[in-house]
Amino acid sequence: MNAGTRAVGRPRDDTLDAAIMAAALHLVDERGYTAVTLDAIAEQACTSKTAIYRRWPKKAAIIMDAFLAEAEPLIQPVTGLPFRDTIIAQMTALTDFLQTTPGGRTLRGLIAEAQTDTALADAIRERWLAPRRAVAAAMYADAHEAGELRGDIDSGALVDALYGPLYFRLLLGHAPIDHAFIAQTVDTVLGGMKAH
Amino acid sequence: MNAGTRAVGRPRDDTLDAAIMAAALHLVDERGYTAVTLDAIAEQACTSKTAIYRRWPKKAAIIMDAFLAEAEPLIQPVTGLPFRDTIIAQMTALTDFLQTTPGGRTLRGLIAEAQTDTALADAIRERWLAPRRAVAAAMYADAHEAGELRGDIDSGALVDALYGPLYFRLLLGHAPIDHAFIAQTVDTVLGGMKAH
Amino acid sequence: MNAGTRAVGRPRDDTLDAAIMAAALHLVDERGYTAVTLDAIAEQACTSKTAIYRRWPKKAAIIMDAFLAEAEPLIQPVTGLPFRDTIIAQMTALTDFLQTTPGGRTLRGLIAEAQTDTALADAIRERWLAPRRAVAAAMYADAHEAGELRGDIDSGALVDALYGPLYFRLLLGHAPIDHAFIAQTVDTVLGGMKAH
Amino acid sequence: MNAGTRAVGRPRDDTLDAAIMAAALHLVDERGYTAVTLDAIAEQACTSKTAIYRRWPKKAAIIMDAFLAEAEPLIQPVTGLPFRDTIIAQMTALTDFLQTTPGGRTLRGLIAEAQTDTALADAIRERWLAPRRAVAAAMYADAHEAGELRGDIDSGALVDALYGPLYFRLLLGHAPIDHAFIAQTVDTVLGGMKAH
DNA sequence: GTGTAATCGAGACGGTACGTCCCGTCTTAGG
DNA sequence: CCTAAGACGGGACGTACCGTCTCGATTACAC
Repeated sequence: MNAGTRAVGRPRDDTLDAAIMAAALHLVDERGYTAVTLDAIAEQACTSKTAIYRRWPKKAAIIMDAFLAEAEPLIQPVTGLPFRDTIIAQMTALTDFLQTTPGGRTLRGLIAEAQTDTALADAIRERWLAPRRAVAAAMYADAHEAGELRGDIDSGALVDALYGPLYFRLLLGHAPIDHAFIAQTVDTVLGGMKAH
Repeated sequence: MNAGTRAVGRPRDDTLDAAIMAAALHLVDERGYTAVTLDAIAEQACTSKTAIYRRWPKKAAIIMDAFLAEAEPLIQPVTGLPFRDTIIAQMTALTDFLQTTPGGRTLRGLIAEAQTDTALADAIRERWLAPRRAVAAAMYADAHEAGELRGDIDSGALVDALYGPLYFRLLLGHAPIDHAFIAQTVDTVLGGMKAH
Repeated sequence: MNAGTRAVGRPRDDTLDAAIMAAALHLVDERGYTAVTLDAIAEQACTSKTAIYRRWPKKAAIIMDAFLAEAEPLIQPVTGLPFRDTIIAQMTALTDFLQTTPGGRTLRGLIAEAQTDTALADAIRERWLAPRRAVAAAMYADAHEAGELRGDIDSGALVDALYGPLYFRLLLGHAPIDHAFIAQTVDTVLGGMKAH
Repeated sequence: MNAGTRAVGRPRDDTLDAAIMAAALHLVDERGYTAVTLDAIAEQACTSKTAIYRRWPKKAAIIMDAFLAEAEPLIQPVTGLPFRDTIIAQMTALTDFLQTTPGGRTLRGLIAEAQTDTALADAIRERWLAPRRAVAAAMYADAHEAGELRGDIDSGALVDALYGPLYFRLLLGHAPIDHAFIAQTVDTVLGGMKAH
């Protein structure tokens, strides 16, 4: 019906997309990113490599989509709270997602792959990081406008000061990401930023 | 002579160790971590896979050693300056190393590999992170003792608040790591930490 | 259609079988059995090791099949002649084949390999020797029935008395296999076997 | 002391020659020719590869010498009997040696190797076959001179007619080499050769 | 109904890197 | 000079995945 959309031939089985992404996430969680093979995903999803490659050009693309499909419902920007409480809520929600679902291991695998796959790196930045950074920057702008915080700080650097430590511990694993860590990070960063 | 060291048989050619590590670093810089093959390293180093596998069990181990051999001379903890200046000097030196030598691409590759190689992850934490974190934590303790900073902050969280954003940008590449970024990160973190 | 034959998936490229076997024979003739590598066969046949290993488990199996495919058309049991003339014709045909085609060097390589590969030894006995020995034994039985020869000789020993010297010279190379040798061998063996 | 013989330095350990050959034979019997490695021989003989390569240029040479050292004491040409009895005694002694000692498997391995090693093939012909063929040919000449057999047969072809079937069964293994087989082979070959 | 055409599962394809094994040589310390 | 130990360069092995391809069967819409 849509202009430019072919409607002849056997229609694509839309349930397969979800099945493939679910299989991919499950296998990443079970074996780790690099150990997941396309054959295994096809088998797990009860489909074929043909069907997968018709939808995505490579492994990284499948898993990127699968990750976002699982992660995105998480985004429900908290509103109406002071900046500190809002940012702690956001960081806590992210941490919970990464630690209690296959999402954490998946994101780690994607970031790893992105070190040698610039297209994937672009995708992660544009589809995952940028939206979250924009939300956080907007929250900071609101807080400043409300007279809550000083406004002379580059918002990108501020957001990275908040989230950078979290990703650092996620990827290096040298220390736990718990509530105390989140609270202390936020308080340290915001400590000198009170207006006046 | 050395206790526990056998001296029978043809001794290892120690120059080969260096040649192999140099070849590995060169190739990582040239092609990226995952595109480096053991055969290519052997050829570049004018040696054989046999000789490489006799020394290291896998690619990650070679490159870990090669990275540390190149990076470690960098560690010359600055002394005698106020905490802020010292930490900025350290972070700047690290950034220069990562951006002007093969070290940056190498470390990114190692951290990527560590996402699915726990032995490598341990090695990175113990041999690369831990020493630098210990130095920074000691510097913080000195600064507190000198009455320069408040002391009620967990030093681990503080160090991660300083270095986390740097690694975040190194691995995600969403924004540059320049002097302004370093200075702003340090100032943001230390903003509320002045003693009294 | 064929009972027990699955027809799902991309079908095997039957021309590859022939191309691989031809490449194998050509290389055995060119370099000798042990110097032939799977990589070389794959390259010569413009295919991949994968495709070869899908068809045969090891080098010996490829070359056994290739040898038989080339040698078998040779079997056209002569009929209607006296035993002596028939057996000389057969032995001459075999000798010509072994000396004027890659077949000779190939068979020598196969028999060599069979000394440490019992599966190949079985294959040579069952697929190459047994049929030829059966034909020769049948010819002997006919000759005896026709009153041409005595029948008190074990046919296996008789056949080996005829062919054994030929294989001996093929494998040890201590003397030529020419028409005089064949004729003399046959006459020596049959000398005392005339009926009455 | 001997002119032209250097006597400086540590003297060669002559017992090693025998130990190495014994180890080689034992391993050939245990694992088969191709599965024997030089490292294994060195270990079995409680010596080193260096010592082995100082004595022999390659694996085949070691095993050739080892085989001859074990086999040669066997040669004690029977005398004083009629040709038929003598040749049966010789063939029986050879068969016993090949079937009850590591010699059989060793000779099979050597002949196999000789298919792609012309130097070894020469060695087998000159050091193993030729002496035995010369003895048999001499015996045949004696028998003819004694009026026992006709003399119009090429002695090389005759010897191969006798031994060829034996080697054929040794290398192909399609039928046993027992006394009946030997007797029948000899009788078939000699059947038409009685003088007059 | 009957084409027409895209999708499906299955699996073969060429290619590349892996990590292991053995060869025959070389290099040391020590006898 | 010889021995034991073991490192050396080289080369083939057989395996595993990649991303592509080819096939018969299936499933819809358009005529």
